[in-house]
Amino acid sequence: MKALVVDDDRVLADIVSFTLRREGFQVVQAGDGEAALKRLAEEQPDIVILDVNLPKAVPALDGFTVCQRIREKSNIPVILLTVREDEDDIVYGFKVGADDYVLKPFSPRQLVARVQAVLRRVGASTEAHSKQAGSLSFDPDRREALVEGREPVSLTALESRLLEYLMLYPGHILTNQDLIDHIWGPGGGDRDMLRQLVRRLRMKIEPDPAQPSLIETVAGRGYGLRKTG
Amino acid sequence: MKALVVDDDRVLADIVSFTLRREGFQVVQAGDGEAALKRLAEEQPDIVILDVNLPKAVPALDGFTVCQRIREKSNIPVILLTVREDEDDIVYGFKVGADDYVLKPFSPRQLVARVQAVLRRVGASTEAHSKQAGSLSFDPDRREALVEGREPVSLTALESRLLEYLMLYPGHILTNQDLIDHIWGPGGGDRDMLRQLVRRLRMKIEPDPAQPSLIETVAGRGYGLRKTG
DNA sequence: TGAACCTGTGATAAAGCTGTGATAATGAGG
DNA sequence: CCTCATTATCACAGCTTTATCACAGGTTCA
Repeated sequence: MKALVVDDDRVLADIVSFTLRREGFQVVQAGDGEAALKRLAEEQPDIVILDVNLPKAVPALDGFTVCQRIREKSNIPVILLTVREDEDDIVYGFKVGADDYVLKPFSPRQLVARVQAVLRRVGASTEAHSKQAGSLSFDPDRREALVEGREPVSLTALESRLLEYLMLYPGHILTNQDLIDHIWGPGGGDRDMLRQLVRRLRMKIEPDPAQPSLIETVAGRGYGLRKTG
Repeated sequence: MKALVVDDDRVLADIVSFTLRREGFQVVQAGDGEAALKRLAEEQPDIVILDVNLPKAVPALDGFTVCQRIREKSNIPVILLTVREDEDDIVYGFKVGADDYVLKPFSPRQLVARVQAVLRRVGASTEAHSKQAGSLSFDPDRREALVEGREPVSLTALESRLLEYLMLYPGHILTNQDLIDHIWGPGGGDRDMLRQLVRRLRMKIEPDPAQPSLIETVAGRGYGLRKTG
């Protein structure tokens, strides 16, 4: 299991690295955004721990931007480190695709817990996708959905999150609120947005969007993926 | 078996939810205390997993207070999640009526063990979603009722609550007031509404709605599910 | 017998939910 | 700067769900 630690603060980076190594991780470091992207390509880590507060030496490459770049080209989970307790930061972090955040100061134990939690979650989700719900499969790297016997369709970030989450529980109905919370984060979405998102996803993956066969609706409750796709 | 997970940390809530779902639970989430109380009334879960460290957005509604409110109005078991190892917290947790606590960080296995221990202690059977009574079965996920030898019928939210409650005590008569309180909450329904609801449910599930064989009426008292369906 | 009460039934109106289309805001890339 | 893709917001039709009113038939009991 390989981790990439991105932080300009050498001391903090060393603490994080030490903590992770003790847990059996192989660790690579980077001191700024540019180096991070370079080592990301070279090392292919399994997870990135990223300080949002990077030096301004390289303009326009703060933590959020780096996170965004990472997410554009891969699906490697990212955990953000932030001193600010400003909720905007966290929301923005999720917006650029972060998987979790840890507020500084943090205890080593806390960090390890988050890292393992995220890895477990990602592991779970890829497992689900490999299981292939019915005639559906999804490639999170390319963000492409594949319906049996048709061309692959590329999905947007939100569509991917929705599909991925639905595929975690094929045959089960997920509550509207549950989906909203998971896709947009707490307090970040409403039912209207969810409806539109489901609609767009259906347009892309349903053979006949007018009569959905993959994503089923339970009025007043939520949506789910049909098992007999 | 339905669980309510209350946590403002989306990631943690998702982990807990995933873990429980994998064990066959139906899971609902809430992001703060207010939502928790609302969904508690709506969803009637069998157990609550509650993070004591809730956001201060709603003042005076931290985890302990929420726990207290829950215990005031119902007997649903509550498990507290706490980061603090402070023994006072635990003591205080028990004081407001918690049934057990789990210290963060925890492993999924650990959580499941606690949940099942508490449920066993309370005397609930940890059975799968679909409930059965005689020739009747009900899928709360889809809100579909299945009468032996016929097509599944989809029920509305209220109809589901009624049927679910009746199925909890097959062969017993439940008081009108009891049913009303349980379905609409205290002070929320009247006998007329109940009559209509029973009527609509009968229309859907009774082979011959004019001569009910499943739901029996005891004049002046209430309704019940016949055991010899 | 007749009043009070209860139940089943029907009809109707208000409220809510979903799918749909159109349109603005937002952000990325040339 | 402009253009395109993505996302958010608004409005609306059709349907379902729910609450409310009205009424007939049955039972109980004084």
